[in-house]
Amino acid sequence: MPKVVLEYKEQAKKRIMDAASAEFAKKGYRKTTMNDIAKRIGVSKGAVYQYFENKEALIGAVVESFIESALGGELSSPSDKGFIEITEGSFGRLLKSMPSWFPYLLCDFMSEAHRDRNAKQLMREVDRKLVEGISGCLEDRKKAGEISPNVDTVGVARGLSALQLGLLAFISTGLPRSKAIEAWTEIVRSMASGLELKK
Amino acid sequence: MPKVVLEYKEQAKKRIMDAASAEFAKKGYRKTTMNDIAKRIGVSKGAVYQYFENKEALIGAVVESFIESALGGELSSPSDKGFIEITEGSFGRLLKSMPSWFPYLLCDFMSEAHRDRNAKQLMREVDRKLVEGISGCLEDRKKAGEISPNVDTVGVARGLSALQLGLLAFISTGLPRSKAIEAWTEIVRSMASGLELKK
Amino acid sequence: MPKVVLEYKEQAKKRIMDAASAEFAKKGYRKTTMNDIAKRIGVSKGAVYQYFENKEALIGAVVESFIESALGGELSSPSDKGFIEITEGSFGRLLKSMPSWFPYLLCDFMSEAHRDRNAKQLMREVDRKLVEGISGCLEDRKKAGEISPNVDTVGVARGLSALQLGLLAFISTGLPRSKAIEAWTEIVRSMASGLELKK
Amino acid sequence: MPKVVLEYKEQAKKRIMDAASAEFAKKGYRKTTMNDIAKRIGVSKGAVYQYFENKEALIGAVVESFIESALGGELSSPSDKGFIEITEGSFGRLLKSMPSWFPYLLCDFMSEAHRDRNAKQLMREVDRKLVEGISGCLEDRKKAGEISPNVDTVGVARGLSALQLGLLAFISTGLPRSKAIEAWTEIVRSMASGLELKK
DNA sequence: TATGAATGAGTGTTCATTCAT
DNA sequence: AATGAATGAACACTCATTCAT
Repeated sequence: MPKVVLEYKEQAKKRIMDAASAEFAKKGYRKTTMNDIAKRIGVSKGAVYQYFENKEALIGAVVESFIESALGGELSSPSDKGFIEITEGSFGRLLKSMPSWFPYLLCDFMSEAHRDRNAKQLMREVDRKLVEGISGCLEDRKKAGEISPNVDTVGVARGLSALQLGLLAFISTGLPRSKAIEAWTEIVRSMASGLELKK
Repeated sequence: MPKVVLEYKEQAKKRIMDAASAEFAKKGYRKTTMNDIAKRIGVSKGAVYQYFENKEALIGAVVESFIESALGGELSSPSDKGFIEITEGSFGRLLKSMPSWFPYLLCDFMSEAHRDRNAKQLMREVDRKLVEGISGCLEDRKKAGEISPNVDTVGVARGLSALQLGLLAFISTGLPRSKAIEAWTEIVRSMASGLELKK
Repeated sequence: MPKVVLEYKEQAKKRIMDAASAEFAKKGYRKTTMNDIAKRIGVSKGAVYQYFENKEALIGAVVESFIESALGGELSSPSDKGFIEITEGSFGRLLKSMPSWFPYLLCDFMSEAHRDRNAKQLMREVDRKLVEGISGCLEDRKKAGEISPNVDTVGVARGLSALQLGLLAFISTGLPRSKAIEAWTEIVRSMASGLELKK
Repeated sequence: MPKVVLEYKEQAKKRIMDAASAEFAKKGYRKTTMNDIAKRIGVSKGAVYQYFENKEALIGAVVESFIESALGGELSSPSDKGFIEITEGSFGRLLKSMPSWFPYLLCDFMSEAHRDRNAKQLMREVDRKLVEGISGCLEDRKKAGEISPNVDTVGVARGLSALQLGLLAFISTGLPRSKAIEAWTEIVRSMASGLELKK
């Protein structure tokens, strides 16, 4: 297939995914019809089906693309900064960079995905990437002598991922973002200072 | 209304909720019909509607009841033990005491509940109870001089709740329970020992 | 279930089948919607689905009922009359007793039924009944010494069934009924007189 | 238009019809898409539409071509043989020469064609040709003094055509070919010997 | 001629909910 | 209280056909 056509197809997919995101954000996954999505970009239902097998494939693509660009971001990038500098502000920035509807969509997706092989696969992939990125970052701190060699960086990394996810879920059920950020900050600070236990 | 009738009503509700749990566990919320639930206890659809306004109220009741009995449990009870003793094993025991389908159901509920006042209310309530219980527990530790007075126990409590929730979500998308427990352990240990930062 | 309810259900099924027959006759199977059928008797689509699993089950029931009452008829009944008396007029009477749209519906059904187990089963059952009835009748003629003992009555019976079916098919594609009757008459007469071969 | 182009068109049509036959055989008419057919010969849907007005025209052409080559065959050819020699083996040979999916396709076509002028026309044409061929053949027998002058050869011819069609229909709903051949044989033998009625 | 992206009408089916009995 | 027949809105998905290139 000529390159120009491939590019066209990619653009078409993107346009559809953008429209889908907007509609999902407005009405939620379940109440959004394929027709809604098509109409938003002024095409017919059939056109959407040329690019996405079905509705579930569409939400999958949307979620995947956002996860890649958003969740992966900051914590996974190598850096010279210390643990607390890296983690403390990152969740707040994550929330800023993330569309407000994303946590909602994530819930929808996970609910839809329960018994779907591909969707589980995607979530496993997400887990893998996040854990890999974050633990890599922590390993760097370890090498820098900043973190004890005994720390299981994979466990910590997965814990931080889960914490982010859990806070996103609470936000989507109404927890103010500020409180979520407080919780995140408190956990990472506690981790850094060991809850300041009296010895 | 005489007390005996009230008790009958409560029992009837419980029977329905048990049936609903079982069916939700088997097929998920969306694919479970009200008829499935009614048939499981040998009554008619109409009978179910005598006790629950609608299907969403039913999943709400089921979720609420499980959250009360399960999530609230251990971390909220007053105890003389130290932070690490209290927290370390609690998530593992939570997983054991929780039916394996609960995380799935929670996803379904949260997805369904996005834009539902009552459901959000329920989740806020859950948040409140968990945070209250856990932070109360932490405050006790603070009073016992085990935790620094500077620690924001509410923030930590909410963080731990969110961490549990996030790990449950990962489990429901395929993360082995053992890995989730590892992550939990690593986080609470890190909090206790402050990641052993070199000073 | 009480008898009265069973009777009600039977009546409901019959009403639906009658409506379906009428709509199928008017527009053909494919172009008739379940809604058309429901509206004809002033009920909702859903009501129809209470009595018939799906559209195909509905045409199956209609076809079966007509085959039982129509095709089975005359040739299968024991009689004292001779071969030619029995057969000659029977096809004409069959055509008279059969709604004019039946051959059309039969085509629709057979087309729909190609790869459907139940439908094939039904057609096999029809074949069995017709062949049994007609050959039984021929066996009586044999016993009466009217037909040679060498004749394979089952083969003849199946041939006559197939001939009826084939003529019905021709009629449904426009062959005048009179010509179909002529063909039938000519075949059975020829069979009776052995085409009057010169010896 | 130069002759060579005409030939090209004919060849293209044939290639498409072959592809269509194969796909119809595999999935039936209704479930075969124009795309399936186009892809099978590596062209686009649009190309198919250059040669056939629409899908129905395509099945029409396929059916017509098969009927011409298959059904018409043997019984229509002049021959010196006697009635029984001509007819007895002909159905068996017809079955052998005919692809096993043809009866299915015929059902599909007739169902599709109910209310279609052109299709009915085609079936009338088929009827005409068959009857003409077979009755011509019988007339030859008559002239040879082998068949009584009283026999209505047109009626007999149409009966034999219908018998073939009916047996094909039974075969397509599961009747073993051997039983169909038995029935055919028994009918033509009975016609030849007049069922050996006692006088 | 050929392509294949786009169209959009068309429909079987499901199921939460209601309500007469 | 219980029944279960009836409702009817809701929707994903298909595919024959067209037409700009």
